[in-house]
Amino acid sequence: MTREEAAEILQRIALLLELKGENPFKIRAYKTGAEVVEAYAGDIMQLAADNQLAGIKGIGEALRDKLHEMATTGKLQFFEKLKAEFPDGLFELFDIQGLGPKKIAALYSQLQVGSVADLKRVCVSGEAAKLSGFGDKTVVKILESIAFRAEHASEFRIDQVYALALDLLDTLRAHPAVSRAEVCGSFRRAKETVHDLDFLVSTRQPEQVIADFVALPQIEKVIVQGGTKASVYAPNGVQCDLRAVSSAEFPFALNYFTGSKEHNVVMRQRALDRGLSLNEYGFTPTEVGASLSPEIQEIHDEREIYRALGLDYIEPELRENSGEIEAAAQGRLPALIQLENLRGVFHNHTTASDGRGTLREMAEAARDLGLQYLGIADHSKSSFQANGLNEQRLRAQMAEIRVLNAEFEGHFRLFAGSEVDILKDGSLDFDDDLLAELDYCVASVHNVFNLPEAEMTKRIIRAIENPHVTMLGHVTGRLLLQRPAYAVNIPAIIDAAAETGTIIELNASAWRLDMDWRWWRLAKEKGVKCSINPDAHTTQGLEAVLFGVRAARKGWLTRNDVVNCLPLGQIEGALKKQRAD
DNA sequence: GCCGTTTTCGGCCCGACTGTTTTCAGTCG
Repeated sequence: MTREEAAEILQRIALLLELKGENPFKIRAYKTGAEVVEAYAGDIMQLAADNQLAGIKGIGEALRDKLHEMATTGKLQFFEKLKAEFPDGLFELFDIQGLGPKKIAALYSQLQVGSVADLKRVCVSGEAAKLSGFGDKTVVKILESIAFRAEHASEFRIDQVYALALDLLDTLRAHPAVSRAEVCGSFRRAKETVHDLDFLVSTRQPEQVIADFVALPQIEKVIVQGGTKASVYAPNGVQCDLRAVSSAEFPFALNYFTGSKEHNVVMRQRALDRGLSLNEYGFTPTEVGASLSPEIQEIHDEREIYRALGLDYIEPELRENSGEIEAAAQGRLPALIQLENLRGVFHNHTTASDGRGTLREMAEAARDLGLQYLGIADHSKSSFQANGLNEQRLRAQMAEIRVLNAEFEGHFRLFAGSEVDILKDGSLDFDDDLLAELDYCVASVHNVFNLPEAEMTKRIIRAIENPHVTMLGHVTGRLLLQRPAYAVNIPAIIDAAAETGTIIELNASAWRLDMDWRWWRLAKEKGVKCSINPDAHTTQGLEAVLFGVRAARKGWLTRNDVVNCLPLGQIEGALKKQRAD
């Protein structure tokens, strides 16, 4: 059993115990245990199998035994018994906004609701509204949440498919009969969520490649399998399509299946204007008897397709028909930022608040990634749920950071910051004197999400106008596929940030990717700088910058637009200048 | 269920908001 599976079981136990109304602290102990298992630096499952778990904080005697059982038998009797008391579908009810353990338990015990489908039924029939603690508004909220969920059914966040995509791609590339392989579709275009994964290979033996693909251990179920195409499900429900084409067709198929549809339409029109018809197999002349120019006959990669149409190469991320074709025709496409351009990252948490790495561990992980600096920004005191720091603890952390920086002797630098809560009225959780002592400060909204748009906008702008606020955190508070953005006027926020020189964060967590890529071109035009922030709560969490860079590229950003591309020697001055302006 | 200890039991993260209530329970962050 993998650590992820073990952690998931502990999480599920916590949910089931909540349903049973168990002691909340016992429940928390299971949740903590799950988090520890997930984040532990070391082979925790091997340690569990060897009975070597003693001394790990958060794992006591009971969890030690349970982990041992899971590691050695691949099962947990305690969980199996507990699970048997409830229908499987109950778990999905926890995803519905406004439903917690108490309401779910009431729905189950009184109306036998055991799935989202049941839930919808009793909401529509009026039975749910009659339950004690429920009312019309509750039901409306539940139905809205069910609708939101249905709207995004079979969509996946990028972190849910990333490893799978690379794994299958590597496998395909390693196949002896495959000469080229790519992931196309929205994955290649770096959309914030994807519906499925589209793989494309070039080969002379399509049937063999497809037969080998559907037989891979990663594949759960074959949906369709033909001579040049197969559709399958991977274990987590991700649909994967594979298409096999010839080497000559490959660039055209790659272009076609990368999309977007809108981009393809304009490309085909542009081809027609040049007397060519473009499809996923190649160019064909539109006039009978006409022949293809030698240049077009020798197309080996996507770049040459664009060249043939009088265009600079358009990176996949930009292919949304939002001005990229015009820019490519005029030679004014931006040189998009690359992961290697990042020199440091801001907005990261440690064990001081709700993170799981210590200052030192986070710093070491950042150095291992080749970064020159790491900005710490633990939660502020109002975020109780996240163990936010009060003034005293924040000052203690600043002192600790100074000590570590002395130790690094200039080879690496920690920046002392805070993710300070923007309170309901737009004031901040710390006073200006304390904020002035910090190297930088991220201001974020963490509560009261339901303000009217004008009020929320005013609230955030007030925070932006505080000269101590270096950057604005996750602008809309959205959680992809789970919680929509709160109402806020983003152009007004961008204007305010431009006015005050406040940086806007591109929160790189796969759950957020906030501010959305669709707004960055506007921000850039207005002169607003971006900071790609992993919002890491663990050492591995730093790697989310990868998703952030994808989103930044999709937002047309270059290294010059992103402050954390500045090397250590320059970032400090930039932060100071930002705060002085 | 975990932790720490004044060592075997008491404390464990708090507050705002919502919608249901008619004084508060449940959810969320």
